[in-house]
Amino acid sequence: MSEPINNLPEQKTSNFVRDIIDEDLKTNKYDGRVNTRFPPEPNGYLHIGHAKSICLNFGIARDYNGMCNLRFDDTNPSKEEVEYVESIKEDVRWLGFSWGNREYYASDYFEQLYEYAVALIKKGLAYVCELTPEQIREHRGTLTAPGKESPFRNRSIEENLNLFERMRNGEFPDGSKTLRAKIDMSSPNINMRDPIMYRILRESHHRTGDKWCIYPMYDWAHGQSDSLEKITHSICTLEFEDHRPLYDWFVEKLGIYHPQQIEFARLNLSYTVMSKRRLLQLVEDGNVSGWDDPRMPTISGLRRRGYTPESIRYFAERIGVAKRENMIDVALLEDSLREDLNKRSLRVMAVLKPLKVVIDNFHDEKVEMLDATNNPEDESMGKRKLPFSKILYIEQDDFMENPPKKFFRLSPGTEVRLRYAYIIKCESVSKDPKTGEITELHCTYDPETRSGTGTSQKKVKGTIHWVSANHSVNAEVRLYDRLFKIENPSGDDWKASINPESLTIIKNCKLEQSLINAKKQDRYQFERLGYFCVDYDSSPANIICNRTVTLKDTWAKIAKTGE
RNA sequence: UGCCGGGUCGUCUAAUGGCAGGACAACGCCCUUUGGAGGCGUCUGUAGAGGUUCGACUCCUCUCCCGGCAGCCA
Repeated sequence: MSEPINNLPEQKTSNFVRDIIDEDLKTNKYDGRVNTRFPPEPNGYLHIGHAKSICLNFGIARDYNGMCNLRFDDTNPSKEEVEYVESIKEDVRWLGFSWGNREYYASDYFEQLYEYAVALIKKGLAYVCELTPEQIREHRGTLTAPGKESPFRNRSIEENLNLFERMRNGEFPDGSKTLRAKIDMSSPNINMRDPIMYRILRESHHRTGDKWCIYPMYDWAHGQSDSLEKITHSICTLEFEDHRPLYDWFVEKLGIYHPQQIEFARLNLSYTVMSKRRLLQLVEDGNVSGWDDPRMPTISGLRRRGYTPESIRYFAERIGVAKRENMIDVALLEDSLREDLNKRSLRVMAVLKPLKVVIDNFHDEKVEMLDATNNPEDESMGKRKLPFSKILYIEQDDFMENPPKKFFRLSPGTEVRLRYAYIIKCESVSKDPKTGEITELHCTYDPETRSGTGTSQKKVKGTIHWVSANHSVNAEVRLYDRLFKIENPSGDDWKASINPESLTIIKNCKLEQSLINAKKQDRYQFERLGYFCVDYDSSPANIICNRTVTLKDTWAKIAKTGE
């Protein structure tokens, strides 16, 4: 079916939506055409849940040799902005999809929608209602009780036509009148109880400016837009299931082309929130630095964090598409990323929390250049030279004065291999006499054990990373953790479970000197630590790296269970 | 309590009347100059009760559980 994504394992992409399309193709329902659409409302940034929908819609178009339209559902000028339109286009493009010249706006159809409304009025199927919002709510009835008909329901067609035209002409104040479909106030489906088609709203629209003072509601705009674009399969999320009878009613009464609405379950990801309302609140309340904060599940946040478009597409294939409610383990997203990055990222060495090591038996001035492999998964990525000298930095975590049994790293009197270099032995520990803090380690190296020479049979359990003190560059590293402490933050106090440790900033990290030329967004694997990328805030004078995701850490597990 | 939809390993998702499979997670082992990567293995599931059938995750009936719907939001 679908093409493999880069070097990532091929996924079976069958799902119930594709089954429906297969069947429609077999019966020639749409003359063999497949035309989907991705219809975001430009009132916020796209998130990983939208990515699922984008991959579904654009993926189907690709696999069925069809088309996928990008359509902005911009029917509510009070919440929508150009900034969002631009960010949405950037995100879809970045994910690897293109919509060619099929960029549409519901607002492009305002005139046609108006004509359709007039047609419905002429058929006696829509009327101008003057009930206040409160009265409309009262007349709607409840989930268990039927509604009451509006006293304006049986106006003449002429009067409705006249009033509707005057609504458009701006003769009535905001909210004073609505155009409603005349369906059934006692329908068990509340969406069918004379739904509002137009409201009066004097608000400048990002595309139509002040041309209109009446704006169509979602239900009235969406299906007709699909119809005008000759969409075959209009794929949306489950909460619109109850709207399908209305969707069908409009196109049938209008006698226009009838696309098929299909609903699937939206993505829920553990340890985060996904609603635009809540994401907006995090941004506005300053819990994060912005929509593209690397802790946000937004596309722009994931991008800044260092995620690849391929990994997100791969993730979207792996989670599948179905109708049951779901809660995807964020570990699957992280696994999808590692799977991609492992195969293609350059390995480098970086020490986050430096501990000074002096190699006592190494020549004071000597600098030895060692061979290091750029990516053991891909020989074609070649090798680089690494400077080794008397004074090094290793990770504080890689030394323990009183190590537990399964600690394979350095401790007094034990040996460990320095990656791509020599086996060293810890001879003594220097401490600050006042604080007791370890200030430096004195070690000796075994010249017979240089990496790759095979001149020594010596084996050690552990290999640790390091950088040469005089050949390192300083950097700030930002470590990110999940934004929430609980799997499913919900309810009014959802913010109570924000993880206060979701961001840890470490200064004075030591990177190997090859990183001096790193550009923004460049991705690396810091050996043994994880995948990192250069942040937007970074500059040559002040390098800043984001930890995208850690490597799987067996030791962390052992250490944890040992506690 | 009205209408709509949904219940398959811990989490996702296949099987559409014919061997309940895969992935992630977890656990164990092997391998390893990244405690990475890789390899092998283990664990765990059809909500319940009836029925139809040679045969039911699948079809029928009833029950239970979960989600959505009462914006001039989408």
